[in-house]
Amino acid sequence: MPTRYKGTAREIAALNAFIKLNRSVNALQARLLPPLQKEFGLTESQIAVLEAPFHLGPLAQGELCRKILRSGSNVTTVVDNLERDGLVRRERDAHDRRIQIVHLTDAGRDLLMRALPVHVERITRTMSALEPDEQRELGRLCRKLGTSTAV
Amino acid sequence: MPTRYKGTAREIAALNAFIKLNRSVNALQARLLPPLQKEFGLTESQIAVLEAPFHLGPLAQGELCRKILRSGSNVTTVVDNLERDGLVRRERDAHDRRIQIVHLTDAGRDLLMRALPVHVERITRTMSALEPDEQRELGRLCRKLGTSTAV
DNA sequence: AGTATACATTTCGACATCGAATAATTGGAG
DNA sequence: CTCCAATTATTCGATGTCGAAATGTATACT
Repeated sequence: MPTRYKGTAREIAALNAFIKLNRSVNALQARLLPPLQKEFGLTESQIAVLEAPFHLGPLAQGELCRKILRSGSNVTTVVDNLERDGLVRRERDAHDRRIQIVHLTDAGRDLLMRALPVHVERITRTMSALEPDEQRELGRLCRKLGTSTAV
Repeated sequence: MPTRYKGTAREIAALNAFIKLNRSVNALQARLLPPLQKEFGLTESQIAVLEAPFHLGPLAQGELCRKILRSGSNVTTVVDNLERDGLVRRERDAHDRRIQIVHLTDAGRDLLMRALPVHVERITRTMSALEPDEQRELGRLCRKLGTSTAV
């Protein structure tokens, strides 16, 4: 005897958009992440962590947290794995020894320079299911939704 | 000496929309999941797994996989945890003993009936950062993006 | 100087997630 | 009827993710 949750029209409209939003992100990840893993052995988090020092130069782990919007403990784990694989290197800040500065190694830079264009190209191709103006509109709506501090 | 990856205008536009899309989903989850965990002890996956037999009645694990778009091994894990907590119950199909049918227990149904309205209300409030027509447009764009089989 | 407070990171335990390998069961081909 | 191929679920090992507690370091106050 399945019971159905009765929502108001307003709730149904919101849920509808919400579900489609989540599904679309799932679908994008399902298309983009397996090839990234297969071809370069990189996860989404790893490429995010590599990109930060690639674009910005050596970086404290705390800054890294804020850039990629993950918890401190998570960044520790991901950096551990990347360090083990020789793609980044940690160095204590000379002036504040609490801080770990994350440096890209040569191997890390090389790998990223091979992986990034392929990855970006795949994102571009996937996103091109939308027209340029649709991409802009999607971006605008997502931004409005994400930055709203509405209770 | 930070090296910057030079993208074409088309790539930059695609990445822009892509990043905003991902960020918005992150932001929504950051707002919705901690309260769900604190108030009801439920994760996103758990509520998804509970909802399926709630709406559809007892359900084979394989069907459940397809409903919530997760791997088989993942569904096994989440159902394990829910079963341990007494929220669902597994029963072997009488005619095909490979199949595990997932039933909601009374405790599971009770919990879901308390949690779901609160959760849906919070989703609705969060999504109301967008006007109704914006929600529709967001849904349309996400759907178009997610279902495109474009290479 | 000594202590208390604040801050950066790590550790720990729990859950989610995947793919590959395995086990159990079914159904069909011969 | 027997055996093989397909199907369903589980196990295993790896990664990511969080929050809470612990650790180490810096700084401010007395």
